[in-house]
Amino acid sequence: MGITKTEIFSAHENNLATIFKVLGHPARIAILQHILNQKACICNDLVEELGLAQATISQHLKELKNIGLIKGSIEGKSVCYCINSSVWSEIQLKMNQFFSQEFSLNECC
Amino acid sequence: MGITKTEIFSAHENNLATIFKVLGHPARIAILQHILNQKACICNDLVEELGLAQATISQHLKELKNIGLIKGSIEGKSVCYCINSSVWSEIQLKMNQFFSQEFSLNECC
DNA sequence: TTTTATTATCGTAATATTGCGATATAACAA
DNA sequence: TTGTTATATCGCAATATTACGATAATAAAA
Repeated sequence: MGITKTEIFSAHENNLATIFKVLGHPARIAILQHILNQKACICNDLVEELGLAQATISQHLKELKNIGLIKGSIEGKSVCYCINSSVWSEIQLKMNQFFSQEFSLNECC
Repeated sequence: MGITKTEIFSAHENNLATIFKVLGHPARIAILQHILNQKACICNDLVEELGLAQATISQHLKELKNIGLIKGSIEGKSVCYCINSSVWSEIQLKMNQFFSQEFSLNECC
């Protein structure tokens, strides 16, 4: 037990859940918000900005990278992270498609 | 360690992350999808529909109830769960407000 | 009342996540 | 080369999540 039974769900359900899961941590929301505010970002900024250790920030950045929401390029000694706008839009669209589904308003409850 | 440091993030960041976290499991996405398709729902249906034990389904329903996304009313022996449309819309709006934030397109990466 | 059906909760095992110190890696600076 | 700075990765401890059997609670049916 303890392991999520992904095999019993559809690819779409798993995909959507994975995206939501990555967004389901305040540090990762805060990182995205910081990048949005700064227009760009360097990891070390985040260590000062948020109150988390460098190793922890790096780990969160990796998860955001895994779903393609951010991308990073090496800029000399540091790495410049920014939003991947095409993936950003795709994710927004996916979420909206899910939430825009019609449902009967004759709520039984 | 192992505990999320919610105290260092804003209420808005924590709130948004909590919503995403609840949505971040394929079983919960599947449950919502089932309710959407059926227009209404009874827990026991889900046990047959999804391949999870009754206790597990009940637990997932509880988490969806915690953020107000679904509500249930007792219908004789069973419980009728359905989407709470006002919370549903609020959540969709919150997600869109986050994803609609402007960001510079002069991506550095 | 007893039985049956439905859902919730408890307890627990397995696994995942979070956070961080220590260390590795890479690139520039002296 | 040696030192410095920035980031990634490893390893581990603490905590959280997932799943489920067992059982409790509730309401209708017999």
